[in-house]
Amino acid sequence: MTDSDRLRPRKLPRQTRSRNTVEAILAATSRVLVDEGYDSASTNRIAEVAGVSVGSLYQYFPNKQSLVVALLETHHQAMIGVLDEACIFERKASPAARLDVNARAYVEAVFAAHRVDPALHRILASHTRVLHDGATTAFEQRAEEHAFALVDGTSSSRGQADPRLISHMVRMTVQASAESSSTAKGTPLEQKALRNEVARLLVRYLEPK
Amino acid sequence: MTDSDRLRPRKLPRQTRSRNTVEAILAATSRVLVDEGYDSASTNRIAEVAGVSVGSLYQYFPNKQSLVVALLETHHQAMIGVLDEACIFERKASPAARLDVNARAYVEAVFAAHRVDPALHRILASHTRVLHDGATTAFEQRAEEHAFALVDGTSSSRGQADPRLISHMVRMTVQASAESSSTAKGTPLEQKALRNEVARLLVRYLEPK
Amino acid sequence: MTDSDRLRPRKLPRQTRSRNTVEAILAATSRVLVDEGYDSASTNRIAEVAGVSVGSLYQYFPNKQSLVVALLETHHQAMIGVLDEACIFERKASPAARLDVNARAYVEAVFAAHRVDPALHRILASHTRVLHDGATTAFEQRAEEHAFALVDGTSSSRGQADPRLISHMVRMTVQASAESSSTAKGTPLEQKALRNEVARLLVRYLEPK
Amino acid sequence: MTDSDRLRPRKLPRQTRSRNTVEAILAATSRVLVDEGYDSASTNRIAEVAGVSVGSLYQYFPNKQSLVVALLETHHQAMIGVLDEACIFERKASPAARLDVNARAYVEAVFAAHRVDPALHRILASHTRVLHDGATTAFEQRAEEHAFALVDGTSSSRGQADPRLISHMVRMTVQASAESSSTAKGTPLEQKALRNEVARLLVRYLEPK
DNA sequence: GATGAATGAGAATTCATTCAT
DNA sequence: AATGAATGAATTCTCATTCAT
Repeated sequence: MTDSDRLRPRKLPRQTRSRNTVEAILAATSRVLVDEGYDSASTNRIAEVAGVSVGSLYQYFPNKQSLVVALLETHHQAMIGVLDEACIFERKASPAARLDVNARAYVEAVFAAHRVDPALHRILASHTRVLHDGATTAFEQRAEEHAFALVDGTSSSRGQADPRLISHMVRMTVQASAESSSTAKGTPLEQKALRNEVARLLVRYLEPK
Repeated sequence: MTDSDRLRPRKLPRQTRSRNTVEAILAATSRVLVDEGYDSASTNRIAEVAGVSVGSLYQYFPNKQSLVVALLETHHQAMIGVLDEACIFERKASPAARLDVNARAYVEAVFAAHRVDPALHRILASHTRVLHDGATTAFEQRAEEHAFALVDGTSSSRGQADPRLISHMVRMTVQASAESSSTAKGTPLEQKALRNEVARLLVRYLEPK
Repeated sequence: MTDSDRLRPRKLPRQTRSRNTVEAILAATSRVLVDEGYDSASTNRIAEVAGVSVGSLYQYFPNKQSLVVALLETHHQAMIGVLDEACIFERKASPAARLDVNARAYVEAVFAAHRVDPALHRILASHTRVLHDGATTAFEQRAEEHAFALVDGTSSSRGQADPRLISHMVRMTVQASAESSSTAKGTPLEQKALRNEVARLLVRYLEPK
Repeated sequence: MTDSDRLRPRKLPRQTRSRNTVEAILAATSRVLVDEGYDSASTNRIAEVAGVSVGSLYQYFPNKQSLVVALLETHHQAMIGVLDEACIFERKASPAARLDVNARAYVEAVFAAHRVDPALHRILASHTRVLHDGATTAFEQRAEEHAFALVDGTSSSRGQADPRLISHMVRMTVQASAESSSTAKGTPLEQKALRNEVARLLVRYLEPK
């Protein structure tokens, strides 16, 4: 048994019945995590909320962490789905117009992705740092690829700085705003203003002098 | 007893001896948190490392959380100290030159502040989100004030956008980079390049068109 | 249902298929017991190793103990088989020569019997004490009968002590050596020397003065 | 922390109160082991019988095994005490007379040692095999030293066989009888007859031809 | 004030056994 | 007959907190 098996689901559910069980368990994990907090989220409580016995939970997940990891992957996939869908860049217009519309699209896409279960996101995010020891998440990688596409379609990248570094800056900046925005309780208007400002920052940062 | 008393130290240490005790306890908390992880940090273990009895620990701190909160405040004060010291802005040079040197100073100041016990910072940061529910920390408030000073000394702020919003953007962007930088294991050269790029971003964002 | 039904197999396998199943289960029990230890030997694990479902296991064995008991009987029968085969006593030679060769044969037979799956034997032996509460096992009874035959063909038994008691002594002594020998990691030479010495002890004990 | 710390008591009780606690825990362990069997001996049950909380139990013993190990050591020390006291060999009489009386003394000593809490002994013995993987126990080592002294004071040892091997045979033989005797429910008379016979075996084995 | 022994609720996890399919 | 999903009581062990000395 390899080391990483400690975090992987134990066995795949074959019958319909067990597929339902696994889904119920993950849904319950999410609910309990959000409603009662990470520390109160005991496996017994999760099983109870899921309406199954603890034993069933442990049939499919070897330990508590593996539950969180499974949820994390699901959640990141969902976020990536939203991101990919929204992140379609204009390639035809004039460079300046292109940057404008694409920066805006990127910002909206990242913010939209952060609207996927933000309460769960917050909890997972803080514990991901602990588990992954600060490594880049799947979502972050994807977001950085889109940022690269955005930067790549921009003349500014020529002769200035490493486009990888620039994409990194772009991703981090937008993500930081999106994260703070999904936490804070600003009015819709303020949220809109924030997104506008982030887009403006990107344009200023990326446009040629 | 008000609700917030739950997180405050129980009584202030008046004599030298007890001041030492409290300091030893906080130092031990930090060590244990960093060396053994948040979950292994039990009050008994902290007392042991501090060289005092659990009983004594509970003389000064009503519960475990209050320990973390106290440490958090100490840590943030230390970070603020470094920040304040380093964040001295040029006010005389020409606007363009000013922006250049001040943006650079701000970036260096925030990164310097993040070099105060980064290991502890990382642990506290992830658990602060949980405890404070995403509220702005003392350090963030201070960093945002300095950002405001930076922005305020810039003509770009006129007629463009809410300077509060701009300061917010500035603070978040620089903080996000500093946080990722203190986690990642880049070479000194890469770290330097990152700080340069952050400064460049600020200049592009803030300079008048 | 009588009390002892709790330890008997549930039903006899009539068809070939189910006979195979039962054998697979017993073989798996042995393997798991030896390879993973008594405490790790769960019925689920045994079924898995046997390549059948837990449900099938419980078709033939009412509970976990009955598995061990069945294995015990099989194992003892195997040991008895080896013992009986090897324990053929000379009846014609002179009394002294007879004792010599027969004592030797007895020792070799008991040791040979203990070479039948010694790893399994060790595990079963320690748990038999617990289960049977120290009662004599089938193998021990048989070994004692052979010992009686050995003693009976010896003049020493006349007028000295209860031949039953003497057989008991003989059996225990040889068994103790055989058990320690199958546990210990002596070289083949040392093992040989041990068997020689046990035979010598028997001769000295049983020969007429 | 070394590997063997897993089996050692956690900390020594300093105050009288805690010394009592530790003693109560060990006494309760013994009682529960004997009265309810190894598998029913849960740490919660032991704590309950000891009249302390589980927490207290775990202050002094890191896990269940360490309890058994501590008990084992205590028990073996007690047996060794009885053995040493009773095993005083005659050194003056004629060789033949000496052997007679000393063999008898050795047998009585080993049997006496096995009368120290035989019920506990039985349980510990079967689980010692599992834990120690068949290694020689402290008591067995001591008994073998006494056997060596017995053998050493006997001319038979000269020119015959390795005295170490002979002592080993002696120890095993007597121990096997003592163990079976403390298990079986023979009448006092039968027990006496058994001890006589064991002594006779030793004499025949060890006396010069 | 300090000590450290004691507490016990509660957490994670296992495993013999059952039963619907 | 066979399957394997589901059960849940029971077990080991932890740790924040209290309180007698």
